[in-house]
Amino acid sequence: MSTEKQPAGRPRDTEAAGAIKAATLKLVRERGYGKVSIAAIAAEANVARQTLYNRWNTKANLVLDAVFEETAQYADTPQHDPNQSSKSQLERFLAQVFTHLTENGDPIRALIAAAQDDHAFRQVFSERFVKPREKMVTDLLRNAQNNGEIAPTRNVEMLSSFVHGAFWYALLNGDPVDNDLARNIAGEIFTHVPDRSV
Amino acid sequence: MSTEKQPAGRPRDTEAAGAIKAATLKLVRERGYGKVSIAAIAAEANVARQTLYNRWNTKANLVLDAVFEETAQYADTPQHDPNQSSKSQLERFLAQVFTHLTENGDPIRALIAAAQDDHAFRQVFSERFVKPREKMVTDLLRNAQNNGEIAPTRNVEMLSSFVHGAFWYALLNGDPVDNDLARNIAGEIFTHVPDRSV
DNA sequence: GTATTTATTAGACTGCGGTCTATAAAGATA
DNA sequence: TATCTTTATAGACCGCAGTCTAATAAATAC
Repeated sequence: MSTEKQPAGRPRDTEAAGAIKAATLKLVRERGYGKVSIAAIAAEANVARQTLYNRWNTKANLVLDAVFEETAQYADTPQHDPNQSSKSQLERFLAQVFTHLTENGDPIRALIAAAQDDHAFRQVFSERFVKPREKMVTDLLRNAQNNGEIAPTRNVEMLSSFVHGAFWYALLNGDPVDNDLARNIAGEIFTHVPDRSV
Repeated sequence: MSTEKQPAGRPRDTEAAGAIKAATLKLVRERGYGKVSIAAIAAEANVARQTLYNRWNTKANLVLDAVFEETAQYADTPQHDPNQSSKSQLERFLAQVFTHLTENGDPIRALIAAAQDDHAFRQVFSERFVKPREKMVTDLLRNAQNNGEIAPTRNVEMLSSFVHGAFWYALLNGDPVDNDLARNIAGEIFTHVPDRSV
């Protein structure tokens, strides 16, 4: 039991936040980010608009919470498995990320868009979405470089940028972000120049 | 003299379009896409809002025209120069694109954002901005592959995707899109695995 | 000349995200 | 019990993109 001393004043409705997030997720998946109004979300959650704004200050922040609360930790750094090539580890990791990305493609694209004219949101989005994924790939690639699966001359940060860039580019241009893309990216990152001496 | 037969009805004000585009460019560069209203642009151009909407149906389309009219052809495919390595050609080309991208970073990011919830605009933007640049890079890389500067096993379309993705990623995440990035991208695309047989 | 057609203008209007205010409700404190 | 503090609610309000209407202006067709 959490016997926190209750502060003065009317306590927050403990169910409101959950109801709002659920309503958000439902409506955004049904209609898409752009066609869902804050008023519609509040109505669906049986709550006044101001109650929603007491908890989230923008639509983007609300949707970010709604879409990512269960997936924050789901994309864990894959532990390095010495029985598996880094290439197939990267491919599997990307395939997993792309699944979530495709299921939530519309809101994620909308959030990237929202981040473009809202500096504060861009920070939040970067911390919660961009940087964690970037780090996982960079770690994996660095590991591969230490194992000799990537030539020591290569620039791992740039390669990581290639990986992320490739799927952002596909995502934002409406191209499919699927297993094929995962295979192609991993294949190209781990391509070796054929050994000319043989 | 173009003695086109004039159609019936009051002719369009021949100066309006230019004045609107000029006003758009001026205000967007001064204040940024998000802080310029259509009303402000119309006022700056001394024109009614409807006159503007007679020519462009959305803010995004207007800004696209204003920002890119002089640059549509400026980014020409660099002719293959046998005296220059493809690597340095790519670097020079990217540096040139990045210059324009940095000068107009705010509106371009805003246009990418606008494309995310406006399918029609995404098409237009893709035709006028995305695909031409993609083709130039793909052509350059294919040429390099034919010259033996890129191993024949490599997937040129994927490499092109890496190039574009890398700078979209940087652009949309607020990282600098500059000569350093151009050099790093070109360097990494044309990296050769050290020849182990020597 | 008159009729017709199209463009320009000013301004009303809608729906949106987001802010603000006034009132009522729910709890702690005294 | 009365007081204080915070939340919930309904609704007014703002600025914006985009649509629509009515009046007027500038051209052609007759």
